[in-house]
Amino acid sequence: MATVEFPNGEVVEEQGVSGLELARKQDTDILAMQVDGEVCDLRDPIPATGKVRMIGAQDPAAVEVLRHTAAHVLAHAVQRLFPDAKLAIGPAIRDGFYYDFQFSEPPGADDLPRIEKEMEKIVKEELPIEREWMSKAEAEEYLREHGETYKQELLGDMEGEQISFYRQGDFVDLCRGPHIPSTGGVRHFKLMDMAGAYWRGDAERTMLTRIYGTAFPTRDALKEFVRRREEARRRDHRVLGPQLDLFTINNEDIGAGLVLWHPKGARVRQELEDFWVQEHYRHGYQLVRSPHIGRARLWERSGHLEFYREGMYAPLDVEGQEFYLKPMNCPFHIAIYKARTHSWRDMPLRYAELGTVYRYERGGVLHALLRVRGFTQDDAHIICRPDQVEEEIRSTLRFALHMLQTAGFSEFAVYLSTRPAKYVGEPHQWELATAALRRAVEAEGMPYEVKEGDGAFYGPKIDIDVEDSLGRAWQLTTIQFDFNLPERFDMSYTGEDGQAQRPYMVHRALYGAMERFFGILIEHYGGAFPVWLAPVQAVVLPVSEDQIPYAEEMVAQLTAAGVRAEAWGRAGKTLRWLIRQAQLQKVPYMCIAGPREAQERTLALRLRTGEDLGPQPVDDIAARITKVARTRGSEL
RNA sequence: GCCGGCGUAGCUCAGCAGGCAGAGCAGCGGUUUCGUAAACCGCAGGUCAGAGGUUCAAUUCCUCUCGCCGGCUCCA
Repeated sequence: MATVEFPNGEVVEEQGVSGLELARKQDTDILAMQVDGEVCDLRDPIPATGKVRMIGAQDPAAVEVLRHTAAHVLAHAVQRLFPDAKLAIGPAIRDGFYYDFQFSEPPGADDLPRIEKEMEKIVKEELPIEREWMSKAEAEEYLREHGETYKQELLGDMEGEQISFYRQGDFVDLCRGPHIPSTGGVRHFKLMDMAGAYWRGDAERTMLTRIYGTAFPTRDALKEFVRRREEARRRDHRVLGPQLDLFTINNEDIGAGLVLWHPKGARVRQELEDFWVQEHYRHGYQLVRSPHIGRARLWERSGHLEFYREGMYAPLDVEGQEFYLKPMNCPFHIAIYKARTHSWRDMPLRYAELGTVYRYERGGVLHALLRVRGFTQDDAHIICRPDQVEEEIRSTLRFALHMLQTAGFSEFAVYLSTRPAKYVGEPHQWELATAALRRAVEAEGMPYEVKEGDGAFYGPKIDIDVEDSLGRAWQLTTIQFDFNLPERFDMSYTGEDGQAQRPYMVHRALYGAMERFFGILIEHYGGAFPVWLAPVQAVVLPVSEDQIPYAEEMVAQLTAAGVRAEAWGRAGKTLRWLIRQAQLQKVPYMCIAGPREAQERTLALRLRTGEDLGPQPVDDIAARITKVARTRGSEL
């Protein structure tokens, strides 16, 4: 007898009967079951022995099965409406599911509601979903008859003789399962988008039409999902950027993927960069600067023209010589290194630069600030002796966390990427370097994950992802070994023994790219920057026109104390209006100047949280703001 | 680059089976002098992304270009 556990905690001993029959005796919504850890159909029989766990709608394991079934319902609906649509694949994904189709005439986005309606019908029909087995030959025959060329290709890659199909009504799909027992279980779903996707992700192959949707076990979960999407939309840096007058990017005259930083955005960036510069000096870095273009021979020597050409812009002709816009800063930093000889005593050298680079990105991949063509890397190259590299990596990891934490992130994921199939350098070098990276991460006590074969061709690397306030992960920090450039540029230093030695080189970027980091910060904070980054820290709002001179006087005092303050008084604008504007601009401090305050030489302090702290002397307000800014805290 | 969608005033969006281009907010002028998220009245604001085509007539239909969005691919 197998032990069967129900979601409500009840445990029974059963065998032979199907899970579905057992589930029907219970009131709860049971969608699937887990037999000895493996999720399977409720229609399967309960085995003679083992542990069975009934999966209720509330169970996280149910969601994936449910969404997979939702994908089938989608495909079913599409085949009813577009009989010639060919099926490709339709899996559950993180936020929902999709199904790829090939249409002879692709539907438009207006067709989504139609498809959704048809799906609702299929759900109402409560069609039983049943598994069928065919031999490989039968399956081949069946798919050929139905013109399912993509499924045929999938079948060709399958092992085993018995092939699993699922049937719901007149719809049959090659599928590994598992599924919920009836289409009636897919109650709370929503189609979201339609997009192109290559068959098997290969740009050389057919472009299919992908329909995205999501499904949840409960109405509330679906509502919560929609709410989160709306929240993400509200925080979207593409919306907040223009609203808060931070930047613009959609300017046809300037060009795609090129960012204009408006005064307020530039102010945020300047604060970030000032902090960055200060911390780099404090951590033993030397700042350098390098030009935006370099001669072709530089990029030939570095290997960029060989390995990175498709990411570079066409050369410029300068007096008959070819120059290239820089896609990376490294060759210049190496040139600085090579401008003189170095002793083993000089090491390590840490050259840092906020270096602006230009990379050709295909039009379709550009994405506001997150993916641009011209951007500033917070770049640095550490050149050191082999015996120093582990400590350098350790201190870089600590430094990275310090920089990310100060910017407001607290959740991190660390990844160690090892040697890829295509690589330069010697395998034993790779092993030494990878081991050094591993020891460094472990010595810092950071949990990490290994990504086998995910390193750059020139060396292994460590990446750090942060999680933002909406739970999304962003890769920011990267620390990369480079076996390639020291060789190519014949970098050396004189060792203790008087012999020329090859230094180790590590590239690292902490924030990644300032543009991208800024975009992430805007979304992380929903535009409400902490005080040290806020482009305007305080506004003084006169209750009526009479207090405008007083407001201006107070702003002068705040400014003198080092606060970024503005007086917003204007004829005809009420306090309510001014406060609304300040709230919309997410200004952290609003200082109200009315007749009472002018009389008492105070300002009534309101925080952007809505909290009213009442009248206070301007010196106290200035002290409060400068203190919060200095400590770079998140409080107000 | 590829598939699909989109581009109307500074912003958000109406309009268009082809017939003089509209609203709200912002701006400007005036009235109001106001106490914690939108006072009132008026004025101005447009090569309907750009170029070409079809038509008596194009913002509307067609083609191309540019830009944006959702994906695929790649990555910071």
